[in-house]
Amino acid sequence: MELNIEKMSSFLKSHDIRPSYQRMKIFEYLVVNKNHPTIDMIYKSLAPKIPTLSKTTVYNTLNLFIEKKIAIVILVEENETRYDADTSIHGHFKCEECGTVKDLNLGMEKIDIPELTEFQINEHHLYFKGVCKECLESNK
Amino acid sequence: MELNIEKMSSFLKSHDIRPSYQRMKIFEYLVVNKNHPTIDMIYKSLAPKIPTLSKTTVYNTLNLFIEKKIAIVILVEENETRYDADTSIHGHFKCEECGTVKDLNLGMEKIDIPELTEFQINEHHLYFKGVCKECLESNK
DNA sequence: AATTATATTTATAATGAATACAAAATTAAA
DNA sequence: TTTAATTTTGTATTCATTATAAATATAATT
Repeated sequence: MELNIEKMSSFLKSHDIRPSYQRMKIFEYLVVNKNHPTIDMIYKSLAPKIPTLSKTTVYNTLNLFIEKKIAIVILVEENETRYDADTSIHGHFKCEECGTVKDLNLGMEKIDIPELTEFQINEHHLYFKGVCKECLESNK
Repeated sequence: MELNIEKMSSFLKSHDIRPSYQRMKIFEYLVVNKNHPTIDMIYKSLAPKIPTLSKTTVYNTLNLFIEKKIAIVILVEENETRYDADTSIHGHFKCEECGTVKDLNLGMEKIDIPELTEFQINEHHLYFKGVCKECLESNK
């Protein structure tokens, strides 16, 4: 599955990002897979199709996406930085058995924290770790 | 301020941790400061008082505390692992200006996520990033 | 108490993720 | 076409963390 090139290109442009081939492919990877990948996962997946691809480019591109606010960083594990092109406020669940990171559609807006009144909140992060239903069942 | 040595010692013992001098001092640091420190912050603070202290010991000790469940890992920043001796379910706020990490006493139990029914949840993490009240005011 | 075994600490080396840097390649502007 | 600016790439560097093994300290045994 691939995304409409025209739409993706103008989306990047509208966020002040020049749509190079590498940037398009990396953004497409995020949107199509929705798997909260690490740099390495992206690199390993794209390198066969883009033989000249450098891991530095993947780092540079993701840092650019973060800066331009079309992607966010997800931390669910030490020494494991993941990325998500879904910039809406949502949570995550990481299964400690299969390693999958699942999205949670929760209204974090509902959570009001009295201690934070008069604080400026720039980022919301909520995640859980445990064992997913599928892994629990296959363990029986 | 120091903690009661006897109490701390028996607390560690009750969690299957032999109370060596280094472990006592590191645990005391966490409980007294409640500042969600990095390994480096702990090391820099204790090294003058314990001249032979090695950074490896700080790593080893924190990993032991995590394993024995008397401390938890807090992630609020890439490449910055922090630790907390408060193992209760609570959240954090990191101020991007002064760097302080503040505790949030919120009832994360209240948050029910339909998507997670039948999942086994082992860890709850909630944090926000932004600018704290004090920094906002001093910016005026 | 002396000896032996076990646990802990320490220093050094190794690993690996992320960044810095500069050359090469690509794209845009003149 | 020539020049300027941007992007990509490869290599080197940095730095947090872990691995390893020797040294030290603590506990157990005779």
